[in-house]
Formats: sequence, C-alpha cells, structure tokens
Amino acid sequence: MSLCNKHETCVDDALMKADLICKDKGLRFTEIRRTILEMIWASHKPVKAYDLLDKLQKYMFSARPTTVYRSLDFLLENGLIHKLNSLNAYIGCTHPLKHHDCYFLICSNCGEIEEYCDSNISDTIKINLDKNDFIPKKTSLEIEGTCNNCLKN
Amino acid sequence: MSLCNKHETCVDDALMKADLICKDKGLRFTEIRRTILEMIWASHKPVKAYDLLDKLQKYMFSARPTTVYRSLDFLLENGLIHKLNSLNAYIGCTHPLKHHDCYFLICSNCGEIEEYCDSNISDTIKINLDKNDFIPKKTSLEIEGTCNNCLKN
DNA sequence: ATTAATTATGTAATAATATTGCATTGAATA
DNA sequence: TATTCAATGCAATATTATTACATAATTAAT
Repeated sequence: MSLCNKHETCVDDALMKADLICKDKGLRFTEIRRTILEMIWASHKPVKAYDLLDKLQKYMFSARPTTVYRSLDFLLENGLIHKLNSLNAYIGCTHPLKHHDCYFLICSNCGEIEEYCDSNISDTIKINLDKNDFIPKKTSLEIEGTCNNCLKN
Repeated sequence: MSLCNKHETCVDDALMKADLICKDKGLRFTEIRRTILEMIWASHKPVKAYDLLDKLQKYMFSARPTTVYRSLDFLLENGLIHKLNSLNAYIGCTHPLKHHDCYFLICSNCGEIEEYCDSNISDTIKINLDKNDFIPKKTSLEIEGTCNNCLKN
C-alpha cells in the first residue's frame, strides 16, 4: 500500500516540510513537537497517543499524557498530522504545505493507511451539500477495507 | 435541520421498524435494547454512552457501562443506530430496513445531525476506489458545518 | 416436559483515551 | 532588563470502552 520506497527519505521529508512551515508561520517547532512528529512518521500505520507516550518516556522521564496531547494538538492545528477518528489514532500528513480535506483508506489487513485526496470526491460532496444548504467546515472520510497490496498477495 | 415535524411519530416509527427487523431476523429485541433505542431516538442529537447510562440508572439500578455498551453493540450490528466517530456518540438510523452506508451532516451550531445518504457520493467514492484497487468494507463520512436551519435564523 | 445449549444480563474491575487547572520555565519583544 | 506570552511540568480527574467471570433467561434438542 505504502508508496514510500525508501522510508528514511519520507521521514526526513516530513520533518523538513514541518520546519519550513513553522518557520514560515512563526511557530515554535520545539524538540518535543519534532520528536512526536518523527515518532508518528516512523511508520505508515496509525499511531496511538499512549504509544507515543510510552516511547517518549523512554528518554524523557517527565513525559505525561498532556505532553503528548499538547504536541498532537499543535501538529493537528497546523496541518502536520491527521486524526483518524474511527481508530483514535494519528498519522502524518503527506502534503502539509497544501493542506486541505483528506480522505483515508485504512487497510484492515495490514493496518496501513493511505492518504487519499481526491478532488472528484471533494467536488461531489461540495455540490451535494450546496443543494442541501449545508456549509461544511470539516470533513472526515475514513474508508476501511483491503488495500491493493494485500489483494495482490 | 430536523425533517421531523411531529417527533412522537418519529420515535414510534423507529421502534416499530426495529420490532419488525428483529422479528424478521429472529433477534431478541429485549426491554433494555428497546429502552436504549428509545432513548437514542429521544432527540435528533447525538447521544453519549454515559448519558444513556445515567438515564437508564434512574429506573434500572443495576445498569452498568456494559449494560449500555452491549445494547449499543447490538443496535449497531443490526443497523438500527450509527456511531459518530468524530463525536463518540450515537444516533438512530432513519432507514434501518434498507441499511447501507450513510453520511452525516453535523451542525456545530445547533448540534443536530442529518443522516444524509447520497448515492452520488457513494458512487463517486466507489469509482475512485476501484481505480485505486481498494476494496471498501465500511465507510465513515462525517461533515461538520452549519445546517440550513441555522443559516436561515 | 426435561435437559442441554445458547444468548442475555449482573457485577466488578480495569483499560484506554483525553482534559483541566495551576505552577514553572523559557523565548520573544518592548 | 523587564515584561509578556507561549511552552512545559505535574497532578488529578474526566470520559470512553473492554474484560472476565458468574448467573439467569430463552431456545433447541432429547
């Protein structure tokens, strides 16, 4: 499922983009925030808050739930990660520079997530909501199923 | 937002349909399950599990979290209610007889939910997933925004 | 009708997820 | 350098959900 061939590149890229964005917006990309983002990017699987906490506590004794949730809030607010509501888990955003509504394909076999930003879907939703006089602010679309990689194997 | 004019009818209707479905499928629509469904239908707003528990405990001393969650599981499995993942809350299904993927318009102003089953959206999603070789099993689409009723007022 | 099997409920404990409030520290800026 | 604002430390607690095992009720099999 994952389109990433060389995972190291992919993490580095995410951190670099985050640096850029924070610099640009005058945000403080502190060590904790950077570490949490890095941990989230360690895989293409959704990551749970308390798993992040466990990892963090390995070398940061003072880490508490708030430590993690505050960083998650910061990363969410600034479009660097997404929350998957159906899983209570978090995943890195692949295109934080151009942040817009994203959809998620969740493979229930391998656990990987594909971020899927399809303008056809966005447009269809938009058109139908217009008809219905509903002004959308935030869209969450999560589709659980079997990914192409798992289908092949 | 709510399309329901006379709410009593709407609750009765939901319970009647539930009766039918359970009879048809040979399921046991016990008093607890019926009560929970009725409580959920008491409004067109999403209902929280522990609010159901509080209500239930008013006249059922022995009610516990499991009491509620078991009924919720039953109702979810049999398509009588939906879970709104973005809110950790539950809402009745308006067409349990023909159960399929439903989408939700969540008004962040008045708190009401509109169940929105649009085949255009379903089709668009399906077509695009086909292109992507992804076999969907369960789709969750929740759109938060402002409803037409709140826009008018 | 009686027994066995299955399903539903009672009950306690605890796990998993997340937030609040207040004190302290550190960075930015006036 | 003093001030202000943002970030973190820390404890407590709120919210959401599950597990495990016992008992009761219903259904199915004999």
